[in-house]
Amino acid sequence: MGTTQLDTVPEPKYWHLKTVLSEALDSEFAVGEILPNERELAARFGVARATLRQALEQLELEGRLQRRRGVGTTVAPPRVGVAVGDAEQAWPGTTADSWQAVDCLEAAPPAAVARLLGTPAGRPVHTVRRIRRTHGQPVAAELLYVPGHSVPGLAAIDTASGAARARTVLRELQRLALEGQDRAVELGSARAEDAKQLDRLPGAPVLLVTTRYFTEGATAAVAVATYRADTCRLTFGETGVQLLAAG
Amino acid sequence: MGTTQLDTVPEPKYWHLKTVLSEALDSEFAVGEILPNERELAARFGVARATLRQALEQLELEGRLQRRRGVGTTVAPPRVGVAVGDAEQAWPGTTADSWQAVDCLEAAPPAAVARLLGTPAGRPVHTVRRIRRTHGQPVAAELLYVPGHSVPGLAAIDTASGAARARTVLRELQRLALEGQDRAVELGSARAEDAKQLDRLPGAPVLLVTTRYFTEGATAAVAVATYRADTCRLTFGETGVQLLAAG
DNA sequence: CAGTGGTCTAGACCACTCG
DNA sequence: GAGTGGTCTAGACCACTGA
Repeated sequence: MGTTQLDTVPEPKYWHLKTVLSEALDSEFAVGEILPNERELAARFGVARATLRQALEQLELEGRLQRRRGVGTTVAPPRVGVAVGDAEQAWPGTTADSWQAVDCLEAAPPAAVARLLGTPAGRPVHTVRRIRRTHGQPVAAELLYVPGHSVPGLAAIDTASGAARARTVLRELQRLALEGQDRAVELGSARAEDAKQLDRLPGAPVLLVTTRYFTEGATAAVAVATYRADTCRLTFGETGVQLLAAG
Repeated sequence: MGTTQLDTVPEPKYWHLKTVLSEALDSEFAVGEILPNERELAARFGVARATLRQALEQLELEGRLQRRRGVGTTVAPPRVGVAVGDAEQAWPGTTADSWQAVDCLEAAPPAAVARLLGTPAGRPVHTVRRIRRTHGQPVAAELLYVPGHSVPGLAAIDTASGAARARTVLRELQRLALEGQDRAVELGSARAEDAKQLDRLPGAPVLLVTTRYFTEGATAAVAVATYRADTCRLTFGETGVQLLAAG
């Protein structure tokens, strides 16, 4: 009776380490400060470097740390709140927002996207690449898939290229009446290309936001946005989103 | 010109492994099928077990695999779409939904939650625990924090305990006029207690959904829901959510 | 009990950043 | 070139599952 479940749950070392480090971060370190390097931390705690790294990985996943090869491990600032479902339904690129069109190419979308669009697998569609920045840092990379039949007016002005062409596709989209949209959020790992744009290593954890745009009962476009999971908190909702960001 | 960037990006072994395995999963394995064990897979690919595990971890993160200690590694079914922002604004527990009240205790919320509630740090609040299941599987565990002043009528019926008390708190909440709500989604790792309820190991990646409920301009309650990131895709939006789930 | 995934070690070398 | 984090190895033992 006196013994309260002692040792029935032997806590893994890396878990305990993570707790200790987390508390140290709260009390002894300032945002942006550089931690001792991994070899020294491991020695200080009397564990192998791999074990120490397991703890650091968790803390990075939780947005507490930021690690950069060749530089070091720093204390991360609180996550940035980025509005995803802000305000009314609208086509992408409608207002002066934090997105920036990069370019536009003609390519076959992933099978999952083709399924959402209702286009045959392998059929190329307009693919607009955009990047989103807040406070100068890149937070998201997006691929917007637009089947040719959604923007019939585009054929005549097909000559533009790069960012100009991307903006043209966005402008053509806005001629359509948007009847609704849909979102899904899931965990993923960054493709090599997205990772580069987001200044992360391939495989870094990301939040995938899939948005469907509806017109006349059909899916006119699908966007897949890749948000840095370590630095972002996605905010939804109509009221006072900015309050949560202060957390 | 003939050489197309050969070896300028030496791909890590685990990354290549992940690709190979991913393609094998698509073509050679059925959902639920058990893969060869880690030691054999590592030998088959000629890598150390740790390297093989790094690839498996990524695939699990992406929801492609499911690993269970003492059992084996199985091919995961596609992620389940779970509605988070469904339909109109409503208090939790209003309709017959997929949530199940577990119990209710009086405890001091985490500092971040106290900040959102506007209550002094350390002040205990009603804390309702709920669990959400779909297809029999637990997908989320939630803690709903309700300050005493949000449910003044509760004092008189303070005698109930456990699930009954939880339901009482939910019922009292519904007497208030809900003026709005707010959501944020971010990546986290499962606390030990949540992990147990979700049938995962501590530290497993989860999607944290923070919801604020507003009445009369103030925050009447805050919910923090912990969704299994490996098995769940969170869906938002007003129309045809179920179509995305078919993806 | 045998077999699985989970944890941990003590090394080694590589890729990157920056002075 | 020195120092950092990233990758990789070849072992060992532990915790858990199920027959």
